[in-house]
Amino acid sequence: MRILSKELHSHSGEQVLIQGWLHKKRLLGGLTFMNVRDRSGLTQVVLKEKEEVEKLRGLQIGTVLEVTGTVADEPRAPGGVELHDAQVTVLVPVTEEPPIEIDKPLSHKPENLDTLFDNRVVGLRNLQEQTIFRIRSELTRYIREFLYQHDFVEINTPKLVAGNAEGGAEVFKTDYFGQEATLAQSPQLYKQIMVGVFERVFEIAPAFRAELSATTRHVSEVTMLDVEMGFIDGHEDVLNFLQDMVYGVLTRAYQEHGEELKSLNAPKLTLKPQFPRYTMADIHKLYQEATGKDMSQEIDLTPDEEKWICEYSKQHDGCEAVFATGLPESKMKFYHMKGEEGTARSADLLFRGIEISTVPQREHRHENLIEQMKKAGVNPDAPGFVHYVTAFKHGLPPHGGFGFGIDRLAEKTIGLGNVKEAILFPHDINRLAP
RNA sequence: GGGCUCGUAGUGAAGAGGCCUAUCACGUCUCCCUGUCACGGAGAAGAUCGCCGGUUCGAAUCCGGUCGAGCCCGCCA
Repeated sequence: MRILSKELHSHSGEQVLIQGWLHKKRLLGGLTFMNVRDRSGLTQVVLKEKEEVEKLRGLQIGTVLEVTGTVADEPRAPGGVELHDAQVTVLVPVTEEPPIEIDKPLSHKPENLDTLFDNRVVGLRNLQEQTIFRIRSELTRYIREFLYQHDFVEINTPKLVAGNAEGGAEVFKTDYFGQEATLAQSPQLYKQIMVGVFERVFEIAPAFRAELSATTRHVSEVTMLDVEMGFIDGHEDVLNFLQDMVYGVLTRAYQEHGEELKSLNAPKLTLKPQFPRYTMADIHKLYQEATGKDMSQEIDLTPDEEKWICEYSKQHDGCEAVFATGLPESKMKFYHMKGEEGTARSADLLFRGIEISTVPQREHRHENLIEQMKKAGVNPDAPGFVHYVTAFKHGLPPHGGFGFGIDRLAEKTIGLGNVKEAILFPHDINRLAP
């Protein structure tokens, strides 16, 4: 029976079988060390027989192996345990040299990312790259667990949708048996519909954006967490809920994976359970006082302001996550709830210099919704909207929710410089493969 | 889409008119090495310096074009 590298220490003195990939060879003459990688980590194997070492001659890293041997406690071995008297069986020989190194950290300098992604298939086997995606996996697990604990139902909604101008982001158009379809840029309409069924729903799924953006924070295919909850007691309810979720997820990640985060040079977490809240107007004003630049005419925060307010909040409030509230009505979508004095009941959550979530309250009243749709130039009877409107006709409670960028959360939690580094196979305006 | 910057062995870097017959490190190959863990030592192979054209006695190096990439801005449910 196969034993994993992490289980080795509890089989001291026993004859065991391990399987994995050749990760590293060190030939010292009469003694050869070999690292075998499996899903739980590395095992050090000691080869003394010449013929065992010869089996590996000419075989490259990535060769799939089966090794039997005796588990030996050895203080000089990494992890204090290693395999002795090893017998090697090559399951899949690899003679091709790896195009990129897998036993040393890979360059993440911006100008080298292209090579990193060109060689992604093999490069992901690198332990540092693995760590990025293990942490990302944990972040989504924490999010799911938090949401399940709060009575949410996980849903899946269509990604091929009826082609309609919804306004906002550019969409990918495609042929759907003769009619035009678009790739969903958000499950917005579906998740609101589902509030009428389950009250509380969420989805973790790709969203497609056809923007011609070439920045460190945009890709064409993003992984979004979408949350929607009914019977809210005002916009505050949603803000607090998101705040509790993010606080819980981040503190847990740093508790349970502090060592890995440190090994990736992630910054220390500076967070308070209550995230500071600044209005857009406040931020423009503070930014102007600090930098002399007047951004008060911008309808949104500039990227530099987003960075600035996070740093300000970190220094001033001891919290790297901050809400920007009071988004202007001009940025409002037809499904948002109007706020006070030309604002929308919506806020952005910023973390370490970037927007990771937008948190609006929805307009749930049928009449008002129709009015706002018409005002926005959206036809409520169009195929892409008629079913959405039906849900309101048949009763939706006050509700709100948020769209939340999983890629950006992973990027910033780990302290990476480009969202693409936190995506297994990033697709952007220049890249569709791998 | 606009501006700026960059393309040198498989990977990461140095070279900024002649010292380049292009340097270094990692990786690869051969040999030596019994406690390595970025093992060490000796040697070898591997690059028409992204591509096309120009300037010059002479171009990896300067100029123009082209292709590719990066960063910023714009755009961004």
